[in-house]
Amino acid sequence: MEISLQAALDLLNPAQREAVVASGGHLLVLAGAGSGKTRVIVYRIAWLIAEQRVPAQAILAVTFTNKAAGEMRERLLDLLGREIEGMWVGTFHGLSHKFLRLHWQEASLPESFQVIDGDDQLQSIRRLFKTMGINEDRFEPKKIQAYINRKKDEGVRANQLPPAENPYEKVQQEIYAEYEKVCEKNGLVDFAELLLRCYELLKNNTELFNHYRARFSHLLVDEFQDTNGIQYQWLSLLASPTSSVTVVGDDDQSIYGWRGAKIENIRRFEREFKDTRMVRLEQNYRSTSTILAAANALISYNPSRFGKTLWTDGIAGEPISLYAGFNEEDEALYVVREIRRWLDKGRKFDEIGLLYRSNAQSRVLEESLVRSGVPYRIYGGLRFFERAEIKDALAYLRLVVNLDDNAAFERVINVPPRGIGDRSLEKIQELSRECGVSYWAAAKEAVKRQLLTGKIESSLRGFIAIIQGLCDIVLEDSLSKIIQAVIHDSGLLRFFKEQEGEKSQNRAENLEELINAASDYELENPTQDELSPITAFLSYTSLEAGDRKSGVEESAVQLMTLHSAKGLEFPLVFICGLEDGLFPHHFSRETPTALEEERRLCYVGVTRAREKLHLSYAEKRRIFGRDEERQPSRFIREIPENLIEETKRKVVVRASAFNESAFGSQSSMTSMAMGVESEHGYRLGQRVLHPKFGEGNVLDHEGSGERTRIHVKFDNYGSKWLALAYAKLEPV
DNA sequence: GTGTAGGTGGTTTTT
DNA sequence: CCACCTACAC
Repeated sequence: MEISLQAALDLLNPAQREAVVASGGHLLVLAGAGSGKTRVIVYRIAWLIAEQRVPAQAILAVTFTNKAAGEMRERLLDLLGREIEGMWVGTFHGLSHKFLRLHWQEASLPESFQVIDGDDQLQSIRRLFKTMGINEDRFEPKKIQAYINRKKDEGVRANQLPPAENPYEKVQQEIYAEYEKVCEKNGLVDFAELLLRCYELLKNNTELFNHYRARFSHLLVDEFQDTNGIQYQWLSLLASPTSSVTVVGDDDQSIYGWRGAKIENIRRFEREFKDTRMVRLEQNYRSTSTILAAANALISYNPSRFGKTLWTDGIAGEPISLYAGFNEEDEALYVVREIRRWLDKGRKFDEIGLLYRSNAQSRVLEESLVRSGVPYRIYGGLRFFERAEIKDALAYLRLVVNLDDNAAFERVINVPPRGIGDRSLEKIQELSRECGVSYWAAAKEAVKRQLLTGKIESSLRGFIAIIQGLCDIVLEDSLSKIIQAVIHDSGLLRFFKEQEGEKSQNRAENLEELINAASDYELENPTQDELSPITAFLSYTSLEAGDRKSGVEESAVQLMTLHSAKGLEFPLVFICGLEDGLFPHHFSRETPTALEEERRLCYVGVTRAREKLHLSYAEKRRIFGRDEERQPSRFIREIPENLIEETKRKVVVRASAFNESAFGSQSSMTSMAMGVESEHGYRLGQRVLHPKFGEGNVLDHEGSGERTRIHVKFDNYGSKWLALAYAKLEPV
């Protein structure tokens, strides 16, 4: 295995090799986009283990996402040919979680503490508002949530805050303090708390502090430009005077400042970790020199950079295309036309990335893709474990393992609807406050005291019976069996199955999928000692929300925001909506630092492209229902003109992509999108002729029989809804 | 207690 | 414009 590692090292460029084999002291790797950053970090770990004889358990490697951690583990396995046992690999949150599970007593947490995600956190803040009698109009729960997380990310507890300067701040602080109490009481740990708690534990517990500092002689952090305050402190604390810290990052790709990432951490590292060697990875292996020149020019408008200049010995390739759409639909049609041209060259759908600044932009693009039969996959929206129905099922599970979990109780007491509404819940809550017991205990008490009317009481009895029944099987059954019981006995599955509509059917399917997720989890994580499998699974669902992309594994164009494109690459990339106010976003226009971050975001987008880059904007765009004139983004002007080739728009705006022949055999969606001929004889995308409005394309239809109306986009008259019975339309 | 009409507001997202 | 949430009628 060392032979293959040596062979692999020989293929690296000098800078990469220097970074991989640097020894003694700390290492800061400034790795430009596409410069082989991940490879370097993986090889470095392999080199430490295989060549330097560093024991695996002395290594701690931090990544930013679970996916990245998984990839790292996999690549190490490939390289070393064996599992790297004892090595800690994961996200800051994942590692902190592991740490707290191992040392829950020292951290003064209950053994079965629960990890809550942002959604749960917001809910508990909402609940807090109610109990504290705070008006949601004056204090938005979301703002308070952001405030609490910001403070925790800075490492500041409620009792460490400076005295409030105004009444608003005072209330904020009070809520923070109260929130801490509630979490403490219920054994809940939010994401920021994982880090803070872990940090405090290390800081205050000398024994653990000494142990872990001695253990981890090598610490490595990827995506270092995205670390926040507490993460930096966490790292500093864990690094002993004799350990070696490697951080890898790119200041030019820091795009998460708005959620607390501190780009300054790079400079701070250089300053505070003495004896740091800096290595720059500037050779790019991804993009054509044209694309790279554009990226370099763009990012050079940002002052105060570390100053890397990416270069490549690759070919110039094609110029960057720029298209000024008449409106956003025209822009979308341009995208479709260019996708088609790409396909005509024998290329594939999955080589294409379609990027935009905000999710709202995806709709128009999607519509255009559907109509022309382009298969696509969209990243964004809720992930599996974040879906409401899944969270409902998991809340049942939470309640079953911990009957005192009031949040879980509140979530499921009337889901599916069983006639126990706000009024009855309030009664239970009141009783709970009076007796100083959990909602669950109060509910049982309410039945005993006959506080509720007959119908509601029997519903409540039913609910209690369900939960108790589930409690009984928890001890003897496997995780997936328990989940199965949960979704059946709770009535959730039946509820969705009985409801009409695709949405509900989908939810029912998701619930069934949850059983699979649980049994997969069981297979991959054979009984972790001590920790109950249910608690472990619940933590897993919070920490790793599951995949974002929808399941179908067909070659498809990938649509996503620029943020989610980070770390990916595509032979062909479109960046849409390059308009002033959209990208850069108008919220970011005011402050220079925000604008710089937007520019970095654009830089990220540009550097995703390997072969060909398309930039586009619309001269008119519907913003909140209003047609507005748009100006091209300044980022377009910041790219040298000689790299750009502007595509001229046709004089008449035509929805012409529709009629062109299908996308060849690659597209199985084509028939679905284009071939469906409705009862009235017109199909989507078909050319039609109107005596007054001239020619156009069918966009949509609704109704049937005499009431059929079809939506036609005319070449010269815009788009109109026409009643088929009256309009004298002819197919062309 | 539950469904639907009006009002509101509307970046980026991982853990 | 559209999705989400809150306020009222059944």
